[in-house]
Formats: sequence, C-alpha cells, structure tokens
Amino acid sequence: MGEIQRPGALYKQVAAAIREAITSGEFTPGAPLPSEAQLIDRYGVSRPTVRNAIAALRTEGLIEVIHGKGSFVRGLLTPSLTLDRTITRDGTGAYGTGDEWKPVESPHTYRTKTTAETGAALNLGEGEALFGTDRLLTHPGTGTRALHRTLIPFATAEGTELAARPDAEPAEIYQILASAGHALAWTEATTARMPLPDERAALELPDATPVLHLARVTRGDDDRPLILEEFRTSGDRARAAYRITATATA
Amino acid sequence: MGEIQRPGALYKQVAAAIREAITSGEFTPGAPLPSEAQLIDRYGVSRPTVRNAIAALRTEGLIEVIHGKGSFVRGLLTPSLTLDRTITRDGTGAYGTGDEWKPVESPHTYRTKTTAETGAALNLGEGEALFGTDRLLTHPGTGTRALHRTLIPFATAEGTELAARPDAEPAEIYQILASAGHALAWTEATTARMPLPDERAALELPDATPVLHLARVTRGDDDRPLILEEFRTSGDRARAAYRITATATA
DNA sequence: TATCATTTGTTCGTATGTATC
DNA sequence: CGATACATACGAACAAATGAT
Repeated sequence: MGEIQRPGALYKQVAAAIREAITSGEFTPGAPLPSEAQLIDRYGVSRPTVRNAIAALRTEGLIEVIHGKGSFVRGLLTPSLTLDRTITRDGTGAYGTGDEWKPVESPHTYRTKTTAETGAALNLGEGEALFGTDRLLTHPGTGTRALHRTLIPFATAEGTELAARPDAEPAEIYQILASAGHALAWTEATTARMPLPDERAALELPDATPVLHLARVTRGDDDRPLILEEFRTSGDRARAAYRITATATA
Repeated sequence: MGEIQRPGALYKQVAAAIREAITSGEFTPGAPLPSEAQLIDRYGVSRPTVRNAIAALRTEGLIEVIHGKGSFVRGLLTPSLTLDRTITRDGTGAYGTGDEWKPVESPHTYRTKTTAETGAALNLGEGEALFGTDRLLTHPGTGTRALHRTLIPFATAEGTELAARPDAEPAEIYQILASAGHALAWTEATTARMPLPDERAALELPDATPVLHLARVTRGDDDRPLILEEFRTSGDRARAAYRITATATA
C-alpha cells in the first residue's frame, strides 16, 4: 500500500489543509487551532511534520503561536492606522504634520556621518557630518510603535537655530528652515523590508511582520535636500496616505 | 554533562554566532556560508540545531538557501527600483503615469463585487458590482515583477466608454474619465505585508520578502471615488516615491 | 549521457525543558 | 501541584537538487 501521493512535501500538504480550514471558516480569527497532539491525530503524521507545517503558517503571518497556550488564527490584518503624510501650513506660516504620536523615551541626539544610502538621499557624499535624533514613539489609540529619525547635515544647520537645537521636532524644523528663507517642498519614498532583530524588539513586532519604511526629504530652493527624516513602523498595522495631483509635462 | 550556559536556546546562540560572523565581514554578501556539515563541526551541535539556526536567519532575510547548493549571504537589500507615483498631464489633456512595465501575460478581465476593504476605499457598500482587470507585469531593467489590478464600479463605467472597455490601461482610463467631465485627483495608500502563497509564486518572491501594496483611488468632483487601482510588488526591490506640497489649513 | 559526491529537504523517533492554566 | 501545550535537542534514514567526473 504505497499510500502517499506526490503533490509535494507532507508538511506542505498539512499546512495547506490548515490554511484551507482557516479560509473555509472552520477556524475563525482569534480562535485556537487544534494542539500539536490533535493535529498529529487528525492528519496521521509525526510531530516534526506538524511542527514544520505550523512553522510555515507562522512565517506566512497566518497564525500566532503562544508558548504553553496554543496556536491562534491571526485575523486578516487590515491596517488599522492611517498615516496622513500631508503637511499643512496655517496663515501665520506655522507648519504642522498632523501627528498624534507620543514619545516613549526621551529623544536621543548624536553626531554621525552619511552612509551610502543617506548620502544619496541628501545629495551628499559618503562620510559627511550629520546631526541625528532618534525617537521611539507610540500611537495612543492603537498602541502601535514607531521609530523616527531626523538627520540634519552640518551644512544645513550652519547659521541657523538648528545648530544649537538639532533635536527640534519636525514641524519646528520646517519652521526654522522656512524662517531662514527657504521655500520648502518634500519628497518621500516608501519601502518595506523585514525588521532587524533590534528593530523587531523596539517596535514590538510579532512574527512575519514587515517594517514600513518612510524616508522624507525636505527640500529648499532648487530642490536642494536640506534634511532627511526616516519613519519606521509596522507594515501590518499602518498605511501611509498621500494625495497626488497631476503635474504638467514639459 | 550539564555545562550548558543560559544565554538562550542553543540554536539561537548558533544563529547569533553566524549573524555576528556575517556582520563582522567573515562572510560577505553573495558568499556561501559553510555547509550544514561544516557548521555541525564548527559549533559542535546536531543537524536539527544547525538547521533551526539557519531557518531563523532565513526568516530574518539575512541568508538565502538554495537546495543542493548551499546557503548564501543576502547582500543588504537597498531597493533598486523607484516607482515614481507622479501623474502627468500634457497640453492636450493626455495623461501619463511614467510606467515602464511590460505585460507578462495578457490582462484578465472579470466581474466581481466589493469586499469590505475595496468597498471602503471606493465609498461603496459591500457587494456592489465591479469590473476587475488583473495584469502581471515585469520591469525590463531589473526583472522585478508586479501585479496590477483595476477595479471599476458599474456606477462609474455607466454611460462612458469604460462600460465597453473596462480593460483599458490606467492612463487611458484617466483620459476617459476626464473626457466625461470629471476633474481628477488621486489619493494613494501604501502598506506592507507578507505575501499569500499565490502572490509569492506570481511575483517570484524569495523568502522573507514583504509585498509593497499601493492602493490608488482616482477621484472626481467632490472627491468622489471613481476607480481603485492596486499595485503589488517586492518591498525589498522597489520603493514608491511621492512629492508632497504643503496645504493650507482651515 | 550517465554516474557520483556533496548539499539541502523531508520524515520518522525519542527525550527533556519550560510556560500556562 | 499536576495536566496540557509548545520549545529545544539529539539521532537516523532516505529523497531531491546540484555540479563535476
């Protein structure tokens, strides 16, 4: 009795069966999956095979496993938090960013140098001097965490209030730059990747959660880059919102 | 011989050691890691432990494993592809999106209904009728793949050329809507998540690669949603670029 | 072309540790 | 404290992909 067919590895068949059971509604979001022992009985496979299947569903982000309790269906992640990336300016010339984030720790300010990436974003070479400020933030409504970083080239800070206060908040930085005579505009690049171990810890990310990475460059006259901001948060829980208007071609 | 220390699980210590060896430069991007057998000797642990450590580094996206060949360090992934999300309009009123993507297969058009998510984006209830068009695209320069979906509510298509040709390309759709008397504007939401198995296959994504998900709503008069476009591609290889201008507050 | 050594993938078994209730 | 559940670790065997002979 050669029983097993060849539609793929056993653990993949088990994973597919569980996935199917979830999408068919047998296990609803938040509900516990059968225990490993029960899955062994249900599918007639060994424990390593069951664990292998569970590991696959974990890295897909479909289930969450809690030591000593069980496996649970992870409700299909619709981002519950919208990051409005609009920048506003009132009649007095004051800038706002509409943020509702609260600091978890006090900001950390330091001196550093451009890397290949930050240098390219700021239109500077590698190894140029920068002020850096890191903030760990939390969103009061949802508990979502975020990392915010401000990078200010010495060349930008020079002769402005920023040289003395590189840890000013973004809206205030915009204010200072505008007061210094710059006509401001912004470009932003959004990308996603898996978190580094320390990012995962700081952002308290569960398994299989990518980081949404927003890099905003503030530009002055002639589109010259002035400062770079990086904002990192959970891609599962947050989405970045932009307004696009048609521009004329040359 | 109970001499094991307590800095955590054995496989985590092995994973940390390999991670350290990578960041210290012993193994450079693209270079092969020692084989499982060599790692067993090097760290004096069993094969399951080595494989567990390797699995951890895989889900972190730090290494890539090729069956029959070995494990390789995955160079730190800077997105090499920038998606300019600008929309242009020339003097004749023609719209462009600056895309350079080529179709891999012919577009697939179908009828469907709004879900909770697509309904919310289009300001419609659940179960409203839609035209859908799916395209599998590839970027000639990099080989990166993308999925593009157009969702057109019947109410939008009615009385326009779209009713007969719901599979028109985005720039052409904008054209048709503008000709129908709409003043167009766009909003876009970017988020990230792990791919579903079929998305992973269609986009040919390696392990530990999140999907960058762009949802663009074309709006007419009174900001009323007209159509919804979804664009999905590798978060590791692509970044979406936006231009932000300050808006006045009320 | 065919074969073989190397390397990773899959699957079983077994024992023990640790978290939760 | 005991029962249950997941985590870690060892051993062993065979399958499948790769590259070189």
